[in-house]
Order: sequence, then structure tokens, then C-alpha cells
Amino acid sequence: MAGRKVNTMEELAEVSGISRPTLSKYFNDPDSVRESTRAKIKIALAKYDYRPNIFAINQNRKLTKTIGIVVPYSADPFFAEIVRMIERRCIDAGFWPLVFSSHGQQELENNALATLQSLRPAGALIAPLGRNSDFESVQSFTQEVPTIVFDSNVNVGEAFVGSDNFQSIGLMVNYLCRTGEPPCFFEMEPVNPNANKRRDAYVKTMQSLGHEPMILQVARSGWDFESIGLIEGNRLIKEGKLPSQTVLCSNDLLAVGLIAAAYQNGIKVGYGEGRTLRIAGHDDHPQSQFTCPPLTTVAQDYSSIAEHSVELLFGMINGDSKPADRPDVLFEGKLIMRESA
Amino acid sequence: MAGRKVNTMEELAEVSGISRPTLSKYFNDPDSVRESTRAKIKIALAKYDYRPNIFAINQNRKLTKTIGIVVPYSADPFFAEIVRMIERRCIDAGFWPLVFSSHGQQELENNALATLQSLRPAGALIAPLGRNSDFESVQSFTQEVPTIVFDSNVNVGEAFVGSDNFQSIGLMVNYLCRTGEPPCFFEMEPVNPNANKRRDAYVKTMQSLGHEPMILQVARSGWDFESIGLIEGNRLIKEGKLPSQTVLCSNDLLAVGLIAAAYQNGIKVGYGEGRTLRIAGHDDHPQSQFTCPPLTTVAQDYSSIAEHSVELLFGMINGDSKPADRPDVLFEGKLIMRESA
DNA sequence: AAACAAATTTTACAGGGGTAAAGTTTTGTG
DNA sequence: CACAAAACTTTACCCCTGTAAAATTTGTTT
Repeated sequence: MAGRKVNTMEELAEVSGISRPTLSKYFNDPDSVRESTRAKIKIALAKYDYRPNIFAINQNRKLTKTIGIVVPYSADPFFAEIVRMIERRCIDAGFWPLVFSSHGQQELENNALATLQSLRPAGALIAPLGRNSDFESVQSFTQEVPTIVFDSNVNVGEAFVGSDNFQSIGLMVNYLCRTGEPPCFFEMEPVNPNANKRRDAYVKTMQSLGHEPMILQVARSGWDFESIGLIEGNRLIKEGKLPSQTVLCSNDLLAVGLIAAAYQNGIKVGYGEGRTLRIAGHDDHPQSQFTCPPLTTVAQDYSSIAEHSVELLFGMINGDSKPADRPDVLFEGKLIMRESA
Repeated sequence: MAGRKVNTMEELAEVSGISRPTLSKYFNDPDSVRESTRAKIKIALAKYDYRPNIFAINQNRKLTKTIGIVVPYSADPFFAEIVRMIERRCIDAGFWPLVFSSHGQQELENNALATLQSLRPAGALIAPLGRNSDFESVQSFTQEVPTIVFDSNVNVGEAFVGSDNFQSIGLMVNYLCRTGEPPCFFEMEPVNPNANKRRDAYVKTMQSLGHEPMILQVARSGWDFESIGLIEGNRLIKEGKLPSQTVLCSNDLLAVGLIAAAYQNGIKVGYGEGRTLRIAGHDDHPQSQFTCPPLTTVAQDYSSIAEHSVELLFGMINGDSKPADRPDVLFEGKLIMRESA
């Protein structure tokens, strides 16, 4: 570490006795240079601790190693978790994941896409805002950058990877009906196609079971789900507006809020003796196992979604597989029976 | 939009009739060019939708517009929230925030710092892992990049911004003692200096009030706080090892787990008649208002911490203020009285 | 040992824009 | 209308690495 500072590849070439182009090759793929050469380079690296300039690298490459990840709300544990998995896979494959959060705002989503595009990424994985997305912006982005859309299907990009909401909601409705009173469906104004699909799935499943669908849509929007669940849940309970003592929430965070509302009104939530209200969610958010009572929900297959999204993207980037005709890859949800329903 | 594609500033110069250096000036500061010139450029931009290549921009600038943000765990709502605030301020100031999460692992933290350093950022805001940090790596990073450390004080960087744990824990211990039985302190193996300070503050405050400190340290570590709170809480409750019916948790997530454990053992949590266990937290995590019962805690001043960190950094970057002698800027916590204690 | 293939070095240019210096035009002011 | 300051254009060089082509070295095969 005593040597002088080495800031450029040129300087590293001097001190290592290896030519710059060979060093360049080495950094792109260490195995592409001779064993003995590699050893010399490693010795020099250990001594001088040089790191290539990322800007210079990417400026000149036709295909950068950057992969963009855009999510609607990084503070949502669901996205936080999926991003974590995607990041890990990208790094392992030698790519450089860059995460952007839209924080629920169209302006920020557009901004993220524009910034990302100017980075000329090898590809992108995006979970669009949904209804709040500027469709044209997303569309034009996907025309320039190989893009996999996940979570929320807006019909752009090369492929979609997500959950099979019809299956998962069907599963939950079936379970709830078999073990008690048919559920009503608690939702807010849909922020994305998932929300619509879930409602539709609820309606269809209820009908197929010979029950009348009961939908409670509250006139609120945004990403502050728990808060909406709490405030509107409180109102519904106080006004006696719940059409069923079994409530299926459009997602777990809404259920978290509703459970809090029930608690604050002295209502016992759960399945079994002495419990008067059953509450179920959807997604199996990381925090759902810690609610009181623990939340019965449908688990989205986080790791399959992350894995498959990344695999599809890598396939496209390497050109060895072009997804035919924008496939939708849907994973089934698993019923997680906990105490709340 | 009918014009040919414009990919470089050179091409934009041709179609706009403005010279490239002037365009360069414009993109760095639109107000630095004449009104009439600006108008011409805007017309051309509306027509051709050009965006400067970020790599080329940053490669050549001595001072990039990148600001690195490194947090130990982006899935933790506390960090998610603070990152959101910091990002917003950076964008508004014309900077380009880049967020990295260490996911609790030293390797990833080092990786993030190294990657960041090779981006030659204008500055960085980092919340170190703490005990798991590779001190030398962090140290060497801060010697190259103007850095503000927040949340967890590891004594590197130009300044520290965080909460006054002595004040906030003191506040809570005082409140708990005045309203009931003196609390025991529930913690895991400390992951960062905050945890140590909080325990010390607890001990000192208890002693100053004439009570014997009771510390429950569970032999677990990691960032899976809720889970640890639940599992260890369950064990402590089942074995009757709680030395007090009032428990102050080292942070909110631990409290969330403990509340779940209490619930699962049929123990009523809260302050008042019929409640047998009081549980308090620290931080006022976004989810703390939705627990059952809602969590009594001390709110960290998120927005002040974010604002002050960024302001300090901008000051350093602009060179108009060099923080004297690595100041520690501490904000006071506010007692949030909810039902749980 | 000769012949050949693979790896490396040399040389040279490209990428997109920052920025300094010198010359030219525009703007603002008296 | 003159004149200086401000803004602009032209020219030229720089940043650091990718990459292609030709020349040379190294290693391997028969």
C-alpha cells in the first residue's frame, strides 16, 4: 500500500508491466487473460488498490453493465424485499443494479425512467405505478431499453412477471367460505391493475360459489395503505357498515390498518371461539406475521418472481432467448393460515 | 418529434444553431445563458427530446453531481423514510442521489462504498452498519469523499447527525417510572453505537431515579428485529423471566415482536385497567401507530435529521462552510404516548 | 526443432461532453 | 452614438476506457 496512487489504467499498466488493453480485457473478464498475466495483475492490484472509473467504462461500451430497477414505493416492505432479491442476483451475474423509487408520484417515475434511459442500461426491471403511470413515458422507455415488467401489469415491455391474482384470491375466498361466513371485499380506489384483478377475482369466485359479492370501496388513494385501512376501518365499524363479519382486504397493509381499527373498537379479530371478526389479507408482507393476531393471507412467491424476472431479462440481454409475444408469467399464491381468519 | 434522432450535444448544436460549449453551459445552469438563447434551446429540446449522457458528463467533471446514500437496511421503514426525505432534497438541489443498501452485511457495505467511490460523488451520506462495519473501509472512504454520517455514530466523516439517545431514553424512562412500575430494558446484542448508548442511558436514568436497572439482553444479532422480539419474547414470557411488567425495548421493531409474543400468550398489553404488561419502544417507526395496541415510543426527528444532514453536506460541497472539528448534531426525541404503555 | 495457435503488446482511434483561451457578437448604459 | 461588459462562437485539448488491427511474443503440438 506504500506505492503512489494509481488512478488510471494507464498508470496501473506502468506499475504492473502489463499493457493497458490487456488490463482492460482482464477487468471485463479475468479469465480471458493468461494465468501468469492474471497473477501479475493481482499482485499489482493488491499493492495499489486501483478501481476502474465506472463512467469511463460505460461511456464507451455499447452495452453497459447497468440494470435499472424501478419500484413504485421502496418503503413498502414488499418491494423492499423483492428489490433485495433482484439486486443480489444482478450483482452475482456481474451487473450493476441501480434502484429508483417513484414514491407513488408520476413525476418521480418519469424522472427515474428518463435518468435511467440516459444511463443506457443493459436492461430494466420495472414495477410501474399503475394507474398513475404516464403510459407514454413508460412505453417510450420500453422501446429503447429491454424491459421486464413485474408486479403490476401495464402491457408494455417484453414480458410480465407477477402473481396469479385470480388463483390466489380464488383460493382465499374458497377458504373463507368453507370455514365461515362469506367474506366482503375491502379495497380502496385501485392504484394498479392488480387491484382490479383482485376485485374481479373476488366477484367471480363468490358468484361461482353461489354468494352475493359485497364490495367495500373507500374513496381514497395513495400508498399510505395502513393509514387508510385504519381510518376507513374505524368509520365502517363505528357506522356498522360492515356487510359481513369476514373481511378480505385487497392487500396486507390495508388489513394491518383494519386490524388496528378493530382493536381500537374493542372487537376481537380471529378465527374461532370468542372472535367476532375475521380479517384476511393478500401478499404475505414481511410484517404480516407480527400483527395481533397474526394475519391470514396469501403469500406471493417473492423469490420466484424475482428469480424469473431476472432470468428473463438476462436471456434477452444475452440474445439467446427472445420471449415470444410478450408472455405473462404468473406464479401461484400459497394460502397462509394464521389466526386472523 | 418528427426530426431525426439527436443523441449527442454536437448534433443538438447543429439542429439548434447554438454552439456546443454554450449548450454545455445551459445544461449545467440554464440561467447562465441569455434569455433568447435559452428560448432557442428549449424549442430544439421540445422537438428532439435530447438528454445528455450521464456517463460522459460525470467522467469529465472534477465535481460530479452524484450524492451517495448508504444505509444498513433499506427494507427497514425507518431508513426507507429517511432516505425518501434525503432523496427529495438532493433532487431539489440539482443533485443525483444514489441509494445503496448494505442489507446488514459487511461485504455489501464495503462493496457499496467502493462502487460509490469509483463514481467520484460530490458527497455522501452514510448510516454505517455499526459493529459490523469494516472500520478501515469506511475510514478510507471518508478520506476521499466528503461524508456526513447519520443515525449511527462511528467517529469518521466530517460530521455526525442523529438523535440524542440520552435525552430520549431518559425521557421515556422518566415517563414510565412516573406512571407505573420501573421498566426493564429489552435488547439484543448491540449492532451499533446507538444500541450501546441507549442501554447506558437507561442504566443512568434508572440509577438517578433510585431504581435498580434490569437488563434483558438476548443473544441474537442481525436486522430481523421483529422476529427476534417475537421468539425471545415468547421464551421470556413462557419461562417467567420478565423482571418487570413494564418493558422498554431498544427499538420499535423489537417492541412489535414483543407485542406479538404477548398477544400469543394471552397477555393484555397496555396502560390502564385490565392491562398487565406495558411495552414501550424507541424511534416511532412508521408502523408503530398500527400495532395493537398502538405503541408508546419516542419519536426520532426524521425530518430534522434528514434536513440537517443534507444542509451540512451541501455546505461542505460548496466550500462555504467547513464544519469545525467534526461536530455531532443531535436532535431531541419526542415522547409519543399511545396505548401500549 | 519446426509449425502453429493463442495471448499479449503496440498503435491508433472512438466515445460524449467539460472547459479554457481567444475572438466575435450582442446587450446595456451613459 | 460610443463603449464596456456580458454572452456567445470557435478552436482545441482533456478525461479514462473500449476496441480494432497489426506486430510480436509465448506456449503447445507433432
